[in-house]
Amino acid sequence: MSMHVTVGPAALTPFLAAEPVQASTGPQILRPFARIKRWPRDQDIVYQGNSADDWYCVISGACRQYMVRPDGRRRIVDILLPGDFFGFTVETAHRFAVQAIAADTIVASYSRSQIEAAADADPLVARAIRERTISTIARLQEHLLVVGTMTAAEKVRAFLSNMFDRLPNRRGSGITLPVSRYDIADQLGISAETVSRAITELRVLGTIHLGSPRNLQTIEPRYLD
Amino acid sequence: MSMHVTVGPAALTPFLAAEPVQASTGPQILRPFARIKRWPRDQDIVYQGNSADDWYCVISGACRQYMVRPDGRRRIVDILLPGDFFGFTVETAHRFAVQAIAADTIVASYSRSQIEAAADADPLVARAIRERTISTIARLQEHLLVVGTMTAAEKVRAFLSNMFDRLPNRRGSGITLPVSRYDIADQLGISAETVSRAITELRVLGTIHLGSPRNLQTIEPRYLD
DNA sequence: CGTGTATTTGAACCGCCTCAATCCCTGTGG
DNA sequence: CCACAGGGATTGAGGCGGTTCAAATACACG
Repeated sequence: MSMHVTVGPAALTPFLAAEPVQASTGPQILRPFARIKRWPRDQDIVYQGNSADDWYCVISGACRQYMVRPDGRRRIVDILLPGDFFGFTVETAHRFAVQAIAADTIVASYSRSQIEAAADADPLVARAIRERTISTIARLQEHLLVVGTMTAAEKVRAFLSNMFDRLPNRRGSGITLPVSRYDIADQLGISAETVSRAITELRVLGTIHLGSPRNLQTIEPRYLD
Repeated sequence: MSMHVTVGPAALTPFLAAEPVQASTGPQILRPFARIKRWPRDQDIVYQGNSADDWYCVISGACRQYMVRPDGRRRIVDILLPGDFFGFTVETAHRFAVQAIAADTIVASYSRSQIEAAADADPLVARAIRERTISTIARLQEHLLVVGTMTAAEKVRAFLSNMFDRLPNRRGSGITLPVSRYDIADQLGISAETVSRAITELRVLGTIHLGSPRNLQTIEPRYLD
């Protein structure tokens, strides 16, 4: 079964020297398979328990991947920004729901069976998918590190810093947070009030500068890590 | 470069109906590439900052994937059990260290470039890797959910439940926890004392039964989720 | 320009962390 | 097989940080 094929170095593309994600289209090589759809704010893109037949890529806007616990608490496991993939599951059903955070969020969806067939036929497709799954792992691990942090202020600072790096910062006027304090709270596992207090604290300390509650102008490089 | 091979439906294996991991060898199809190595307890398998040239699979024993923060705190981002892969990175260097928890932990390593070349040549190899990356995502998301839980007792209960499902339970005599209270604490983001108190609480409540501190005989099915 | 929602602030309570001491398993050597 | 040593686990007391409930303020959208 295993084929000991000798493959020259020329066949190796540098790992994860992937083309930057075209924010408007998703990965180039998967474009032929993409079904583009636009979603209103707070609309459900994937329901918990949905059959996991598709993979997705955020094109613009933002999404939250989450689960609502029986006690009513919402746990956000991933904030998805343009270029981020989601929908990779081990089970045949989605364990988490995904919904648009921003108005007019654009998401590409791909038939899993179709993409997998394409991956079988074209190693470059397989590599593109592999890169995305590995990026997802990196994102989750980073988040895990943040959530594990002790103090609330440090959690919030790390979260904001992460957003600052991932979101476009045009003309140096800072970023626009796509998420509410409640979203931040549910992702960090703390209360919204504590998020607010932490942000106030960071502002007073001069660690961050806000233009408005959703506009983060500057943030000091991490002093912990 | 890309090989547009036409592959009929017969060539498609059902997604993630993968063969169960041979605990003694790792995935069958990757076996020809595996370099097997045995590690003593607390020995470093991967150092933080190491060049990420290899992927790994735990064959037997257990590992912790972690980072030590500047303040000296250790954050464990993943507990790796037989069948679990690690070493998937976006960067060219490992962001986390990995070390053996159990004595005589056996780990298979694979040259990343070699495996990627094999994946390019054989879609089944590519699928095997994809399955492992997706399993890693599932494990991290599960963990994220647990860490985000509010009370310490529930975190510990979820952790133990998770271990109970993942570890072999021979003759119904329960599982042997490969990790110390400190490991559990560092993974859940709480103190070791709190872990101990939570375990005592769960035992008093009858939620769990311990044969010894490391032997978990029974655990009630999750009442939350 | 007004209304509804998001955000901020306040006060009291509770749970977890910290520091410390004790107990008890486990593995080693006699 | 037993005694002992050493690390792991448990328990205790006190303080702090975060949650909760509640209210005021600020922002964004129509």
